[in-house]
Amino acid sequence: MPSKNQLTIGLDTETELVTPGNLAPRLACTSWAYREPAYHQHLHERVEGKPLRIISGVEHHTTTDDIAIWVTGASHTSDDIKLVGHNIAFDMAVLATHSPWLLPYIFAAYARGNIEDTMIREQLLDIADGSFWLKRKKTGSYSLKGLAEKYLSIEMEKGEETYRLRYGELIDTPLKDWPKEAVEYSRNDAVMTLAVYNAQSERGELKDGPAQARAAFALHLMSCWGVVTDGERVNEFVKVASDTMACHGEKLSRVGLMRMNGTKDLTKIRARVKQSGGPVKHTEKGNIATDEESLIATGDPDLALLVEFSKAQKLDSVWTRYLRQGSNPSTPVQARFHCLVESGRTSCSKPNLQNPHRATGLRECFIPRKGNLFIACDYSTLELCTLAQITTWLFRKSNMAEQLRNGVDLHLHFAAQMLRIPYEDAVERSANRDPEIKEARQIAKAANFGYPGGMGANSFRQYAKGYGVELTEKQAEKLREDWFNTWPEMRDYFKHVSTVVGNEKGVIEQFVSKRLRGGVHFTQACNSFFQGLASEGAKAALFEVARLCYADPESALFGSRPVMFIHDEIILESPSENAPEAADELAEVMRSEMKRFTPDIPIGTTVALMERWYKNAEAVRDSSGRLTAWRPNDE
DNA sequence: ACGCGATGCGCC
DNA sequence: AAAGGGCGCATCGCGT
Repeated sequence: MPSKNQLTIGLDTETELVTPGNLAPRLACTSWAYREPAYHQHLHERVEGKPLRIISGVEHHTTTDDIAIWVTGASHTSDDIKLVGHNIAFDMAVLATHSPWLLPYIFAAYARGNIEDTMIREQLLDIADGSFWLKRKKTGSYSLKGLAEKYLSIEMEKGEETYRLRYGELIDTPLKDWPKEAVEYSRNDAVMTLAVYNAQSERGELKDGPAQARAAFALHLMSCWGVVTDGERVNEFVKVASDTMACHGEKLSRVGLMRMNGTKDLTKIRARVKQSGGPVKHTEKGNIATDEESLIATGDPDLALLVEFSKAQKLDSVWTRYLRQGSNPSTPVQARFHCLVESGRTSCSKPNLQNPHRATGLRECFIPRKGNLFIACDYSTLELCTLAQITTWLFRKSNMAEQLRNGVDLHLHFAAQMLRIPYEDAVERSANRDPEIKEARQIAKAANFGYPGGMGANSFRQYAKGYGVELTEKQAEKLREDWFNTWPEMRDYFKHVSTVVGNEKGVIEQFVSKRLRGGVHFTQACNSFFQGLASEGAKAALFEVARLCYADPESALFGSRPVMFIHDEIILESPSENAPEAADELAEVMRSEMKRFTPDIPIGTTVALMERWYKNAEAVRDSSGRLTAWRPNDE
């Protein structure tokens, strides 16, 4: 709840340039801006101007008293200070590096909801009216410059002639000796940020800004910390990829599927597919499909080689340079995390740590720094839990919720329903590795993950292949019937979504966060409710975990560092001696934070210690119940 | 030379 | 009535 006497302050920092290994460089100055007349000039002597009736100033890095007062909330002139920045996570990380004692206060200000971000607010507004997907990939659409033009019709200079990239030169110069342009440039950013913030409030109702800003900060700290790789493993990984490419590439150019310059000749490849004589799959636009399934189906050994070549090539070009960089401890892999995409989830790039390809030795290249272990903790069937919560809210009764409260494995439960056997029998046969049960559970799992999104029986057949399940059309339809009968609330769920979004596109409001998402069609809406809720809960958990790691000496997590966030999973780098305790606390914090989003559903987590990044690591405890590092069988 | 759509595939 | 979503990022091929 904003108090009556709230002051919003636009904030910006200027720094040395970011370098590989250092995303929170030295501070040069801080600039700020707030609206008259809420606040008075009672602090330091400063440069002042009043565009847009805004009071603004610039502080040299040697004086951060104002910032401290605002961040700590110690101001006596205002009950409640909201700090606003454009990508303010960066500024907060810079300030925390400059003045480490501020860090707990920064977390506290975030926790109070007193720090917001104009970039995130813009994204929230765009998601709300359905225009996000248009702008997401356009450069500049979420820059401060872009927003100043859009909302204020002001052209901001960002060119070579500005001081933008040159503040490092001024660090050791007293502010009074700075060129006027350098001061003004910085001040202007703060002023523009404040003006944009106010304009955004006019544009539409904004929900969830503070929570998203919190997540952005935690994610940014992860980028700043980075994660290192194991040079030996990296070399092995690179060798496998380059050998495969060299070996197959030569053959492929000989048979004419590749050109001399090493590029694939899709025209020839498509001709080859046609030539094979089998059934030919076409793409949406009518071209001959060249996906793995189609190429393998031809039975042509050259096309099979091509599949292997392409995979190796892609792996190599996506990962090699980052893996090599990370094997130098002073330049860890510092992926960029983006706190908000249309679904409410996060994304990650350069490299995308959220999709490390399995079974390639890629994951295993990532290791904790010396003296540390990785702690990996993920939620168990999180999106089914959030779906169960949502159907509970909507209909008061949800079989999914009930079964979860009974501690039932939802996949096995549905498998038992499919086979018309009691759940208890399924549990027993599953424990005995009964192959029929195992297969049924795989099918059930595919159904439980696919159908909630509104999938039809036909698409499901394709989808199920990913779970190693082949179904006829009849079987798929029967399965869908069984699924609805097992989870009767799901008929009501789809009916409800239909009424919300109608036959065209509509607007939905997320539960808990009240975040809006506009321009959504049926299946998007089906997914958005539970996927968004899961994401919001996981992000809240990440923030709290980061706070404990960085700023709470009482916590077992203090001193650990989050290094990865993969939708429903958090991975920490943790000093070995304390890692077991940290792991248990990590799991506990993740569950309790999620509880705020799924109050009626028990949330389970699985946690493991690892000496490198493994998929499928499990909790291993010694005789006294203390966690120890999990190792794969072959090591 | 560069931009962009189409295609494909990895992860959750 | 019927309807998986949504990220990142590579290559290829075509158009400016």
